[in-house]
Amino acid sequence: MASNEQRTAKTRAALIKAARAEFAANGFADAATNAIVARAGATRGAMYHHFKDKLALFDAVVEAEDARLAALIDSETVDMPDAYKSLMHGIGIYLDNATSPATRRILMLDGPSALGWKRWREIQSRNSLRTLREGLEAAQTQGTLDAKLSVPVAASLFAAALDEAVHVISEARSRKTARSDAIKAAKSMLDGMRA
Amino acid sequence: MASNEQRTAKTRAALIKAARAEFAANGFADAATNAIVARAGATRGAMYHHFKDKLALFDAVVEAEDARLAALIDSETVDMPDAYKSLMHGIGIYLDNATSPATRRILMLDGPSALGWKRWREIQSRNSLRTLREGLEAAQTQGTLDAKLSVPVAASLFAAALDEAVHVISEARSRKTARSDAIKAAKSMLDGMRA
DNA sequence: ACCACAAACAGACAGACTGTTTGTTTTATC
DNA sequence: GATAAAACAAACAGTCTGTCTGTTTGTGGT
Repeated sequence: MASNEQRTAKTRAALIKAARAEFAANGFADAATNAIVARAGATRGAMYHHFKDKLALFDAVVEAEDARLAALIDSETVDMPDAYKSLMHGIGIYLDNATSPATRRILMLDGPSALGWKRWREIQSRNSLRTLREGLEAAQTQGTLDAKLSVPVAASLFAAALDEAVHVISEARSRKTARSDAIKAAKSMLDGMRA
Repeated sequence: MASNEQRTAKTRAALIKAARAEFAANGFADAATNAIVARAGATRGAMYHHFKDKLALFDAVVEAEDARLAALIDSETVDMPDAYKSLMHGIGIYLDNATSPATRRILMLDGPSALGWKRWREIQSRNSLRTLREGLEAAQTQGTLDAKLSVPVAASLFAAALDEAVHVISEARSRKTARSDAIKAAKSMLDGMRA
């Protein structure tokens, strides 16, 4: 009936979706593979056929999650000629969309710890961090970013600050003022890197 | 022979030291309590007598580690009247002393994931993050930091950038240029927050 | 259409590890 | 010196991961 390709695609997608929910609810360490496959309507046998181990499944979830964020930022900033304005807009998009408990837990808390910083950064480099790096590169080309700065390093440091902003906003009593404070601080930091 | 107080102090210290080594080598999740007590010359019975569970032991290790860093920074910046210079000096101390694999793994990778961001931040707030916050407060009092910025928020964001710098430096091919690039970026960010 | 093969899936099993419980030794208190 | 409490030891039960064996479903050649 269904081709192998279709079966695989369907099962993998179901597993990733279910895993995302379980990892978000219980964290990587405490998410049981049994719970994941139950939610996905699959079995552990199927899961271990498609993924080397629990970590490989988590890796796929992280990749999907960060790709989602990157696509969103790309689509929102695609036709903004001014690099600096585009950056500020992208920052807002990021702060508003990474503040979900699932994204926060998976991408920012368990990601680096479970995958290791190197692998985690590799994934980010191709997705959400890429959008920021490209923005800074454009700004440097347009002459609005200090030419002496290393864009990859500056992008990493600034991205980390944004991730922290997500945490601060999420846990604040007043998200509104926290968001405003965080944007103010981020803007100052960005201004400091201007040419 | 030994008083209970002494016995407790000795056992706890041995467990924390051994746990630090195991957590650093294998990460929180993969560090076996058996390995920890073996290294400490103790038994699991003793460990579970002194600590509620593995996480409580990890909590104690994180606390000790961050307190160590904070004390170091405090001692190095205690008699610097100029807030800005003191900040820059503290940053250097931090970057040079947090770059050890053990500190990196325990404090920056597993800390937030295992303890939860809230608890992790609470510990930092009393130690390494406190030194940074106090520095920024002093700068704001001296009028060299933008009065409109929220110091707690700015300190959090900037601290996260510094932690990222530690990772970047640690994994870079050339630590020397990476350190220079990271300091340049951090300095720019700090400058952006000046009054 | 049939057959051999491989991919996808299911379930049982072994090993490891955590937290609890029960028991023993060492120190404190009266 | 007896009793209580703290410190430590070791056995035990429960859970969970990864593997192994077996079954079903699709694929390619004839």
